[in-house]
Amino acid sequence: MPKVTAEQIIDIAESMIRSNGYHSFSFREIASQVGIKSSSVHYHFPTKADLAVAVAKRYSDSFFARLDELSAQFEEPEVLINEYVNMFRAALTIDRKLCLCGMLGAEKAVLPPSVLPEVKGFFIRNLVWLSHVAVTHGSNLSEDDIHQRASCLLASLEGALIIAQTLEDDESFENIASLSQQDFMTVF
Amino acid sequence: MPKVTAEQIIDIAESMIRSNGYHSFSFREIASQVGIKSSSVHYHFPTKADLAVAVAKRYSDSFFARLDELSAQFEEPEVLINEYVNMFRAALTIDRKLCLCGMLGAEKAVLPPSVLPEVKGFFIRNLVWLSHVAVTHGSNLSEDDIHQRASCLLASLEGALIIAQTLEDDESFENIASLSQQDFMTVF
DNA sequence: GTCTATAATTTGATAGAC
DNA sequence: GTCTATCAAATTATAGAC
Repeated sequence: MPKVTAEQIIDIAESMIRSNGYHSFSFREIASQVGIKSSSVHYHFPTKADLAVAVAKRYSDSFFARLDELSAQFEEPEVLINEYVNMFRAALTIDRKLCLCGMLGAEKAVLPPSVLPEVKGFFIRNLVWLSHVAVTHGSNLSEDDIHQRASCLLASLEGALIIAQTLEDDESFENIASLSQQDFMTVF
Repeated sequence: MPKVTAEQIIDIAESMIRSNGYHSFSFREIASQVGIKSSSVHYHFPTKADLAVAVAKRYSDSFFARLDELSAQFEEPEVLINEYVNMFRAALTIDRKLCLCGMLGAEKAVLPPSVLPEVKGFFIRNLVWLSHVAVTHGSNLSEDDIHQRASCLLASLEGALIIAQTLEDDESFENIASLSQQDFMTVF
């Protein structure tokens, strides 16, 4: 069963935003990759903002569906956090792209207003998930301390993707990720 | 003595890149803010890539000139690292913008080739400066361990700027920065 | 150094046929 | 749902006058 057109459009838009940013993706380029015309892309997503929102929604949903899977599958916090870091690692080593929301967050000032809540929501849900792992696995720290460590891990991973991509050196990511992961585990 | 035109152009271009990214800054917008025409901007910087390189060069030079000042002025590593973090803090709380190279690094895929070495150089010189502070102030760790901690601090700060900007919450930056700073100080 | 004028291209978006 | 055709605007960049 082939992917429906709307799905293909989101696929390509996500890839373009994560590589090049919101301004680089054009309806014509997407259309050409799907094998249709740009007016047909507008049929599925009337405006560029609509498409970006759809991309961000699907990205977030898929990301947190995977995290929920992990929560259900694994007990040990060490494994959970390791798998969490793996999701950012995959962005670099498999997709060779940034986190969608890392890119969009950087471009906040030139984002259509409707896209911003999706990006904010992604970051907040990351912090909520990390905090939840800490709390439900017996952290003795205060909620504020846990939240601080969660923020630090998320920021390190977002920054690590940018630095590793810029330096064209995957080892940079590994250095940052392993130390940040270690630091986060001090919540326990 | 009023600023020469070329300097004003770089001022405005830097501000635009740090807020909106490489693709948002147009020669016409810059010209309008300087009070000249876009063709006059091309007189000073033939291409957009030329201008971006000039912006990155000046940004880096000014950044590391300030770091060298700090190295000459202060002895205590605690003060030095605190001042280092302050430079990123200032980007958020004073400029209300990202680090120039954080933004350009995210946009790596769509950057003119001539700009990339400047962005790479910025990150590398950050790591060199941090490592140098650690080594000259008696860290017992291996070069690799020091480099790892330096990378982690830089990534956290770059990520913190993006997250704090996105969430519109300066406190997020403070949380991340203070913990990352603490972690880096374990080199000593 | 700055201007007017303009070229060549790309962009997001719409109207209307099929 | 997809197409052709088109629009209005914006973009980087250049030629040539002053």
